[in-house]
Amino acid sequence: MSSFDEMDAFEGASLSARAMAARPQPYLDGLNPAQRAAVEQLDGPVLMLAGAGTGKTKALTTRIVHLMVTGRARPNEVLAVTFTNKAAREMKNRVGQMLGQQVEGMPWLGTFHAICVKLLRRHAELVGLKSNFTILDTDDQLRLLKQLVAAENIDDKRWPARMLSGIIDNWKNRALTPEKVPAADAGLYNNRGTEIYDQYQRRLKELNACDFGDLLLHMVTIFQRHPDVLEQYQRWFRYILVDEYQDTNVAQYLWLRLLAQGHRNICCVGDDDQSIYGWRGAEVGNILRFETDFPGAHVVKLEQNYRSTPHILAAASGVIAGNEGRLGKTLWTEAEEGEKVRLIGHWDGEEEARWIGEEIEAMQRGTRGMDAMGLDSMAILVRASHQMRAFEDRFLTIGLPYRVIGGPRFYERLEIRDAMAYFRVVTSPDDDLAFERIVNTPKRGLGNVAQQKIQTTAREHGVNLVEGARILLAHDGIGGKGAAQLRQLIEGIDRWGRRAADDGSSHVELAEIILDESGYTGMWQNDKTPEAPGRLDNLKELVKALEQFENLQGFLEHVSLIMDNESDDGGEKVSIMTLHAAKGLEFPAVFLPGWEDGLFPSQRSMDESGIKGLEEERRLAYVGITRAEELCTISFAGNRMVFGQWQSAMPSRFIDELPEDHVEVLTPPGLYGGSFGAAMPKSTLHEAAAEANVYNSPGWRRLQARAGERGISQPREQRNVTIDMQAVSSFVMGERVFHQKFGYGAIIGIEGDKLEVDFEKAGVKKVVSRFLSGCDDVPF
DNA sequence: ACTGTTCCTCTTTTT
DNA sequence: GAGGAACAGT
Repeated sequence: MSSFDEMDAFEGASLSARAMAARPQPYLDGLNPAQRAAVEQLDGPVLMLAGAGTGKTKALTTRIVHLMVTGRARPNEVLAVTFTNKAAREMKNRVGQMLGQQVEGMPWLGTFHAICVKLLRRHAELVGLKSNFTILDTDDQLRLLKQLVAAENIDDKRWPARMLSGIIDNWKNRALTPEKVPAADAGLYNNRGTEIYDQYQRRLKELNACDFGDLLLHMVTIFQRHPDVLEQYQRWFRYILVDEYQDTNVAQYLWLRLLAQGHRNICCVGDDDQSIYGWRGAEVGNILRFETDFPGAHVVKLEQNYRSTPHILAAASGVIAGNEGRLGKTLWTEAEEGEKVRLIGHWDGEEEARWIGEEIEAMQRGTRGMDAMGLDSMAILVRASHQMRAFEDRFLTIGLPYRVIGGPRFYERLEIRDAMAYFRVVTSPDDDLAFERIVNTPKRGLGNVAQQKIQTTAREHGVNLVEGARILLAHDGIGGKGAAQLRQLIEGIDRWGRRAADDGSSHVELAEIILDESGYTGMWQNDKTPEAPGRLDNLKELVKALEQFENLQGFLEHVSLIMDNESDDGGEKVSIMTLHAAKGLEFPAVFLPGWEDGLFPSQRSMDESGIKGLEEERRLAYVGITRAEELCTISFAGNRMVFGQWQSAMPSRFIDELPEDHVEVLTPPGLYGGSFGAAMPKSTLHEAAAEANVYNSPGWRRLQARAGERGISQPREQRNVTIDMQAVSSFVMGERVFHQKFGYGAIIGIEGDKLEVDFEKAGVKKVVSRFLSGCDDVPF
């Protein structure tokens, strides 16, 4: 029972909590009736349905405080789970503030993943791991799968490892171990999916590693197979709170349900209208089913919105009303009416970016009777990250400061991952993936052949790669200059390992030594490319970050779980991010560009998940609009560069769903009075483009009519589309194909590179073959 | 073994 | 258009 010792170390905290129990409860005063009900209903299952901007975090944190103040639980007996580190941090801070810093901390407040790591370290042996297992990121995961796939002589072209990784993730999200994969899934990945999944899991154990999905999967397995362990935790966690419940997947749901069995003191907070992570396994069903799962549950709806103006709320409500099977909430607010949601159409993505840039500058100065607004108050929320580029390009040219949120993360950078691979090799010698990464970085003359030899030797002796290399060296199995360098590396690893084991020495120094002696720092110093100095800076930053940790291992664990990057380099900046990244945030002014069918709602979403996909997209629209406090501007472009090709599109169907009374249509700039139309050649493609005329959407026409008639011109012709009659099509008659815009269809005619396709929905069209993809292997 | 070239896929979304 | 993988050339 030693695992509970550290829990008892928080005894001191409970004293202060008990002392507070005698005091009145001023923290309840600032709550509205619904919030208060959600806070005070402490026992039994509670579902807090919290619409956007209704003070959910406030209610949640107050509830935690209330639990402690009333003496129901000590801080370390409360399990509070979030999805992001940011949410966890915020909650921790707010609880601390409310309690006046008297509580040391809540060890079990954190993300699903962070909490599961903590638990899994204690019980790792129950799933065949050692407690110092490493956590692989998606990169390592993919490399490992590639190796397995290659070993099976599977054609990676036809059956990409990436696809397999998606399938396995999907299984793990559904808490399916290899033996539990349903027969219906047996056909996946060319009938080999389950088999390779099993191999992959075995290999992970050999590497003493697990991937992200395993953190939860292993804990569910442990709880299911070891009732005694489960019981300990059921008793220990007297109260459970879950944030963003609508985002939980099956594994998380099972994990929670197992822990909540017994006392059933579980409070789930969420909003079915904001469920936007279905693609990574989230089940809206979890929240919709709550009352069935937990009979006698109290359901509290938080509907008073403290964030947005009535126009913005009405627009958002209008859109989300298109979804079926909602739990149903009606947001209301006491705020002033404010501005209507603004809608504007543009020629192309470039112009959209230009207009938004100018608009931002105007708002910064304060125009049209509106107060000047700081750049920090504005955000651009896009559907897909590639949309960001147009804005970055534009803002760079006009010198408008911006910040991309959720962009390339610090810890995903090449040099950081290399450095960390060195640390990993030193702290956990079984980590073959890390070793592979660094054997020949910097160049040590160990190419494919040498590395292959190391692999073979290791496999023959059943040892890890470091040992394999050692054996190989001892038998002079490796020739030339590589041998000396490899020997040097192995000696280095030994030396660093000894030092890491020595508690007396500083791990920060050790990190520097490793990077130095391995020649890694030197490699970048000798590099003349323009990125090199930046990479060296990053390495320095990495070493500095180490100071906050006790040892390398602690650091590595932190890094593998920290997926959000906070690079607060100060200064007023416009934020650019995806709609997904925007969830939970709010801004006085929000721009929502790219509302075009196919982009938003995303074609892929709809193809893969049909009506469910469309509904998730609609929730995404809802999330987007509700991020705005005062001003929300939606826009779309008739033409957009995608894949380096011009494509035209219709305005998003969501635009048609905006309630007219709450929308103001702005005059698009650059309506060139049809001057482009005159010069356009007649062709099939042109006709297709005209058909897709941006201004043909019913919603657009309606809104346009209200705003008064204006000259409307035609979109530019599609450019750069060449038809190569010489090219031989790789398609065959009758083959089932997929087209970005027309969907699925069958080939009924071939003329060189030009194909005649009978589309299921769009009818017979002539299409250039590179716009088509084969689809005899539909993934799901 | 390493470097430079071409060619191919790719675009959702991320803990 | 860009980044990665496969390939060919040194």
